[in-house]
Amino acid sequence: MTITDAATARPADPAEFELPPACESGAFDAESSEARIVRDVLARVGDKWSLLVIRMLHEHPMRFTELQRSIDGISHRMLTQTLRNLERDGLVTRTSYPEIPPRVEYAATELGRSLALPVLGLVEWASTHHASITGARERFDVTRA
Amino acid sequence: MTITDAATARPADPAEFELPPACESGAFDAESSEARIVRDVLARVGDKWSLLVIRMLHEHPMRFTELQRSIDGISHRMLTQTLRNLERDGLVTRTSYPEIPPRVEYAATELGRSLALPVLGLVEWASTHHASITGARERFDVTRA
DNA sequence: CTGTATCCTTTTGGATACTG
DNA sequence: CAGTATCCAAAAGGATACAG
Repeated sequence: MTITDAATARPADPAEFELPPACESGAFDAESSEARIVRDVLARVGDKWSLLVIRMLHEHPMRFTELQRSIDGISHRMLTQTLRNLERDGLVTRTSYPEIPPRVEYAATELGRSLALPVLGLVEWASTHHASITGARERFDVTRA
Repeated sequence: MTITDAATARPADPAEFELPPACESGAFDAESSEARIVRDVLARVGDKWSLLVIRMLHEHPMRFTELQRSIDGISHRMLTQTLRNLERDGLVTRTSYPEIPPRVEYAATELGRSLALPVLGLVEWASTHHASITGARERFDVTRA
């Protein structure tokens, strides 16, 4: 993804991706724009934290600190940023109750919940095949010294 | 992922992840190690090119240059590196025919093909909902100036 | 509690030259 | 053709201080 520091550099140009400069001798637009779509979505879902947040919010709405506690290694800054991106993409909602101290609830949207489905498929694949991958890695690494 | 430059820094320590320093007051091992597994697999599949390579090889085996031509923006270096990582994880095989000039064929393994399934689910989700995301982004951005 | 801003390190990845 | 190595720019992300 572009969007260097979405939480920080707010007034910058949003929604800006690396459109390949319409290179001539390559694949066609149909294919390459579909590739962009896939990369685009995968970039959102594939970054370090988005999936884990989506997954937590798929169960029930949660507030900021609750999420931070339940996600283990996530930093304050990255949680904010991840939530902002997910909100921007219409995958979660943010509801702020003007109390004191402030309370903010995050929840998955319909879109976010629909994303959770294929994502959970991937999660299941990961659990099922993780050992195979680890094994393959070890074998690969020893044969290379 | 760790593995700074897998194609380059070969003799370094492989298979090394950021094990959280067994922090006391947080989630339990069961949860946090499962989270690592998910992040781990997602890191492989979620980087800039792996998925696209997996997807191409899911259709039929291909050789290096063929892949490079069909993937559009990928650089020589990143294709090598991505293939090396996928090979290491047991997701693709590399078969080199000692001809001159050399010919190398890459193919998805059984494991790689099984990964393609949930991945294609995600790809389908991406195609279906990409417009929603784009729309949400635009709405979000205009309400922020 | 929630969020923003700053600083700084690590990682990612492109360009490019060179090898068998 | 396939692969490796070097160099360098950009991006990701953690720590931390601070504000409402």
